[in-house]
Amino acid sequence: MPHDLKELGGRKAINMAPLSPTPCAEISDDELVSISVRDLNRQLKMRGLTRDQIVRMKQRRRTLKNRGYAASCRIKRIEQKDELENEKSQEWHDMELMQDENNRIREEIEALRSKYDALKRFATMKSIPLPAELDILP
Amino acid sequence: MPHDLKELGGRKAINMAPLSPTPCAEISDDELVSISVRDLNRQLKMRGLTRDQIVRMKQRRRTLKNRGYAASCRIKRIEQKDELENEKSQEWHDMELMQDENNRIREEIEALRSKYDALKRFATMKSIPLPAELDILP
DNA sequence: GTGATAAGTAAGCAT
DNA sequence: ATGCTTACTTATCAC
Repeated sequence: MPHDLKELGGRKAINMAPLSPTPCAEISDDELVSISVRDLNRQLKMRGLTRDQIVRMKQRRRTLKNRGYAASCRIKRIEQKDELENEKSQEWHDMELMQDENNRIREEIEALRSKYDALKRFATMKSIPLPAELDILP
Repeated sequence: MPHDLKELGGRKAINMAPLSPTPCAEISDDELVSISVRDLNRQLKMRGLTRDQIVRMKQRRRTLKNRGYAASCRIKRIEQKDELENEKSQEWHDMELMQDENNRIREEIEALRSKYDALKRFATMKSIPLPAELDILP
């Protein structure tokens, strides 16, 4: 574990230098990923790129896209994990509330029971016969 | 989403072909990762490898090690996720049990309360004065 | 082609 | 040197 608060491990975004050192002299990574296929093809025709250069350009685009997909995939994973953890602590909290209420009710029933008992003892003392359906209580 | 049960996406373990096509004519990937540094150095001296070959061999070893580390890192992540999910469903189950008990107790208290009520009505009907401390109940 | 994901590679940090 | 974690790359699968 890290002994201070620096973010630990992990490759820094250092290979983020443009995918091609010579971005075909014109198109930046940002442009290349955001441009539409139609516009890209138009641009490629405009400049006179060889078939090979076109193939490589398409591949570069794909790779850049993939870089983004990978990033969102990682973010998604982290979010799902956070979500799980939040749900867990929420349930833990609910559980505690319910436990408290449970105890409260338990005390209430105990108080009621002892009062009922006292009432019955009172009846017995005064020799008052209780109707059978009222003369219960475990 | 996959429309059948094939495992989805993902690179197959297909680049698992030996890291070097010519494993220096002798050492397999499996050997190279498991052997100790001492033994490896011994082996490298034994055969007469150039400094450059040695550096590459060391790098190959590091890469193979990294492959393993990455794998265990993924496994660990999956296990932690499973653990979270299991804890969550366990808590959900416990919650349900507690909810049930809560309802049970609530019914019990209601029964007791109505019985106490009946007892008091009985007393009133018979014109029996109750001691103040027993003449309660909301 | 686009998006997502698993496995693999490399960088950086901690021990 | 070893182990872990992250960003990146690639292969593959679904749509």
